[in-house]
Amino acid sequence: RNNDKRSRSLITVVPHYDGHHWRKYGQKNINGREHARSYYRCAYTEQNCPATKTIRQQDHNVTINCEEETAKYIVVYYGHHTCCDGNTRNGAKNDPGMDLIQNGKMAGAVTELQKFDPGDVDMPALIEVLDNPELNWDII
DNA sequence: TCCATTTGACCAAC
DNA sequence: GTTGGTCAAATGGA
Repeated sequence: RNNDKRSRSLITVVPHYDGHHWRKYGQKNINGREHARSYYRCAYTEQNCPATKTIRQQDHNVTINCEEETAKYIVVYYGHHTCCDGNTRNGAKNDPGMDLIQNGKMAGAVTELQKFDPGDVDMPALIEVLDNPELNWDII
């Protein structure tokens, strides 16, 4: 039902890491599927940040960097962040995604669709892309 | 005690 | 009536 709003979607193995701090507010089993859909909103809603996202796990896994099979998630973003632009770059505390980024898994996950050079992803640049409301992502 | 997550209920769109 | 998104109380961990 959010389809009428501007949204961006991508596939990743680390749906929780995008440089922002998210708070989960709901989860539902959709249409009897195997995997539930999770609902997240920006933790900075008190700053009138309207950003939300939904994460649903793919039924099939993806192989990253020709090594191991990892669960694949479709992440759909609605709205864009208006909260403390800049300091939310570090807003995600204790972020498990950083480990994945450093060993290249995040790079592999993103580059799967973005055709970036695996292992050479500029995360700040990637976050800028994710933040950019002018880019109407529809890579899926 | 604070904060994030879980989970069932509620509501609006279809 | 069904489905998808949100709310809010309960719960657990730090």
